[in-house]
Formats: sequence, C-alpha cells, structure tokens
Amino acid sequence: MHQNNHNLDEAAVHSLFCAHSLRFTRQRFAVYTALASEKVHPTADQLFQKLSRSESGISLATVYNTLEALVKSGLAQKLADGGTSARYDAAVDDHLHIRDCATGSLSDVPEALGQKLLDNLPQDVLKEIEDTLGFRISRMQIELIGEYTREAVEVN
Amino acid sequence: MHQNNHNLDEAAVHSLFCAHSLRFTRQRFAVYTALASEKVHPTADQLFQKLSRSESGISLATVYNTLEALVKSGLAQKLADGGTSARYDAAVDDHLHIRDCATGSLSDVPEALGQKLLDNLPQDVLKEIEDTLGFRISRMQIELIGEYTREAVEVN
DNA sequence: TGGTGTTTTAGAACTATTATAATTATAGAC
DNA sequence: GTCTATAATTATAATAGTTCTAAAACACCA
Repeated sequence: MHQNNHNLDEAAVHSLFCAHSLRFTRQRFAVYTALASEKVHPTADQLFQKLSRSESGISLATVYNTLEALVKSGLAQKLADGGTSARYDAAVDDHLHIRDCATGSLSDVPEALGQKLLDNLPQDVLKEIEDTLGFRISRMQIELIGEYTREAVEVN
Repeated sequence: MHQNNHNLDEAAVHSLFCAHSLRFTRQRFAVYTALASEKVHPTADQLFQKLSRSESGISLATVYNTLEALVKSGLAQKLADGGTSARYDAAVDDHLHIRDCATGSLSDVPEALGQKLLDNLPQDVLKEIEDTLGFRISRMQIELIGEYTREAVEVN
C-alpha cells in the first residue's frame, strides 16, 4: 500500500476512534485514512472510487455511512460544495478553503496562513454581530473564491 | 415589515434585465422579485412553492432555468447549502451569511455590520495568501455558523 | 467460543437538478 | 399593429447524489 498518509497506522486510528466512541472496522479505517490523506476535499464518490481501486471491496453505502459517523463524532466535517455534491474534510477546526473556479476543486489554505487570517479578524466586529443579532457564533467558514494565476496545485 | 422589496416595479426590473442582456418575461419577473424580497435565502423549490401559491402558474423547470440565467448574468448568486439543495441570493457582492444550526436556514448579516467586518479584514494577510499560493481571490464568502440566543428571526 | 448489538451491504427508493423536445412568447423589423 | 426569428417555457423523462431497507457479517464482551 503506497499511500501518503503520514502516521496513520492502525493503532493510532483505533485509539482515535475509541476516544470518539466509534467502533473500529476495516472499512472505517480505510475511509478515514483515505480522507485524511487527501489534500483536496473529496466527495463521497471520489472516496469510493479511490477505495474501490486500491483495496478490499467497500460499498458506496458504507462510505456514506462512515462519513456520516465521522461527522457526527467530530472527526470530520461536511462541506457544502458549490455544485451538486458534498465534500468532506478530516479536519474539524475553523479553517479557510480555496475554491478554484477553473476546476471547482476545494482545498485548504495552509494551516499557518489560515490561522494568521483567523487570528487577525476584528474580534470587536464579531462581538458586535453576535450582540446585535442575538446570535452565538460557534464556528466560521471562510471560502476564498478565485483562480490560480500560476498553476493549479492538483486536479480535483 | 412584510416585504422588503423596495422599488421593484416592472419597469425597474425590465431595465435591470435589459442592462444584463436578459429578456424580460412574466416568469422571470416573478422569480426575481420573489427572490429579491426574501430575507432568508431560499432554495429553488421554496421559490417555486411561493410562486405557485401566489400567482400565475409557473413551472419548476422555469424556476431553475431562471435562477441559472440570473446567476449567469450576475443578478443573483448560488450559495452552497450545507445540506442537499442549493440556495439563491439576489445580491451579488461579497457578504456574510448566518447559518442557524437549529433550523438550517441561511440569511444575511445586515449590510452595515457585514461591511464593517469585510472592511476590517487584514488585507496584508490576504495579500500574503494570494502571493504565497499564486491564487487570485475574486470573491469571498464568509459563513457564521451557530445559533440564535434570543430568537430566530424567521422560520426558514 | 457464544450471544448481542452494531455495521456492512446490495439494491431499491427518494430528492434535487438537468436535459429533451414541443409549444409559446418576446423583441425588433416592417 | 403584424410578422418573423429567436429565445423562453413547459411537462416530462432522465440523471446524479444520497438515504433507506432488511438481511448477512462482524466487533465486543463475558
């Protein structure tokens, strides 16, 4: 198995799942590592394709079930695709996404840069919004929409 | 405040459409005014329901066609719903959206407040992101996700 | 190892959206 | 106003993405 997952050995994922009250199964392991190893946020079907190609049969329904379980337990998040289908992301914090208009792909702004932007948001204005609207902001999603001027990092 | 469409009489919309090279039709007028009068960003089907109730028969396909035409001509934008279906918005600038977790509804942060936040984004960090990634940001979408602490402004 | 509750699975069902092809309406020329 | 070319509307069929169902396989714990 040639995968670019860094340190996601079975034991690590097992205890991660355990910590989130998720049963460990071969399929969930496969889905989670596949998701976590993606630089671009994949759709359920893209994950299914990828998994079908590489290993053990795994059904599309299971991909959906697993993604739902991951989201519910806080190990992944579901992102709205501008288009038809949903995209998934193994990370769970606020962070910034880049949507490349040319390809429709959705990927992350590198952590450090994204954090820098988030850290420099005007907190007072956010507070004002919360107070004025009577709304409690629990999470934030920022999407930068545009095009690569140099080259696309990766095809979707 | 029943409807917040300010000055959307037929003549105004006619010239607006004209300016955007869109033929004026009874149906497009209906869809556009219905969309523009919504405080919450509706799905295609919600618009269809609303229009079916009030007036002249208009088909669901036309609602989709018209929304697509409006988006293409820059008179509306399509927003990704967290869930299954897309939502539409008659405004077209960058602006902030509020997603109410409790109801799933999507609405605007009042213009003034939203603008204040956008004006206070750290431009230097945005520039750094563009330069580092070789990406040209043409639009931005910010979604504040959370719950109303006082009361929901309106049911979706 | 055996029992119990959970997960997986193939396929059916469902929902949102887009395509098709015939009909009808619009805008502009006369 | 009428005519004509072109574009929009419509009902319906088709497709795509996702969820549901019920049966079989599995994980966990004793």
